[in-house]
Amino acid sequence: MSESPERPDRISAEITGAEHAVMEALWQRSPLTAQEVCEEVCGPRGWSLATVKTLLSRLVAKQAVETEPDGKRFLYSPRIERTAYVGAESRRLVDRLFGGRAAPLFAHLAQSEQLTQDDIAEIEALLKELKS
Amino acid sequence: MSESPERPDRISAEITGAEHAVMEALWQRSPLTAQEVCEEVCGPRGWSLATVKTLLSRLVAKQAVETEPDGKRFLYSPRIERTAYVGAESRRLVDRLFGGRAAPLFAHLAQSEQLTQDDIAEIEALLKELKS
DNA sequence: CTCCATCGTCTACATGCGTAATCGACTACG
DNA sequence: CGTAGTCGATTACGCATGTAGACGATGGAG
Repeated sequence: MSESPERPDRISAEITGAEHAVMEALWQRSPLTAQEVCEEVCGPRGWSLATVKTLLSRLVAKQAVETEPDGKRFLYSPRIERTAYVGAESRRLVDRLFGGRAAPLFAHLAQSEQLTQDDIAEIEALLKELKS
Repeated sequence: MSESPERPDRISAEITGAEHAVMEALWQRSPLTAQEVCEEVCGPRGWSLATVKTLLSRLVAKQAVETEPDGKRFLYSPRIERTAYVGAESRRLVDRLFGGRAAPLFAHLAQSEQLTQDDIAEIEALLKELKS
């Protein structure tokens, strides 16, 4: 993939923990109404619809979510890709804690026994790809 | 007054961004006085000594830092290990963004070109160790 | 013994975040 | 048409965070 002429996937502000839950719902399926987002997240997090509306507003303000009118209400869609968000967050962690090097992160995960056999196999396969 | 001995390897509360900078200074060298911590971090972050004092107090309250009297002042030392902190933070990221699986994180780092040849070699070596 | 430089603590205050009630606009039903 | 329900917007409020000044204790210089 090369650079597109236009990329709306720029994260203008931090997405907080609560907001992230909303983003996950939208990344899973979109566009959604506020009501539908609530159906996804209100239960697990014990939120009210009002809370979801607030979070959606803030995400729109942060340009992380865009709206599309649908009669009297809005349909919400992510404006940044999950991949971009995940990449930025990962990079932040690696920068902050591992001096920007990924290998130490990996070493850490390995040593803290957070890697399953499946993980290891998967990573091996990825390494093979990277080397070719 | 007599407090029971507590486990120093448990993070009781979240360490925030600003606090983290202070922790890094203490992980690098300790014990340090507030003044010395300030010499390490005030410049880069544009803080005043008062700010460092506040952060140290909050870290003490969070039991992330311990004090040792030295005349009229205190010497501050980390009460949690960097390794533990880094592990917890890494786990949080992996849980939040990758469903608790480390392999996808790795795949992401690989795909976003954040892995250097050195990283790859290092990780290969680690994998060999894990498999043996 | 006095005074001053420092020390940690207390207090402060703006902003951000989590959570939510309320309000004014609008639609759909009767 | 009017009324009830629903929508987004506005407002609220307590706690966390980033940043720092003010204050009282105190140890060391003279």
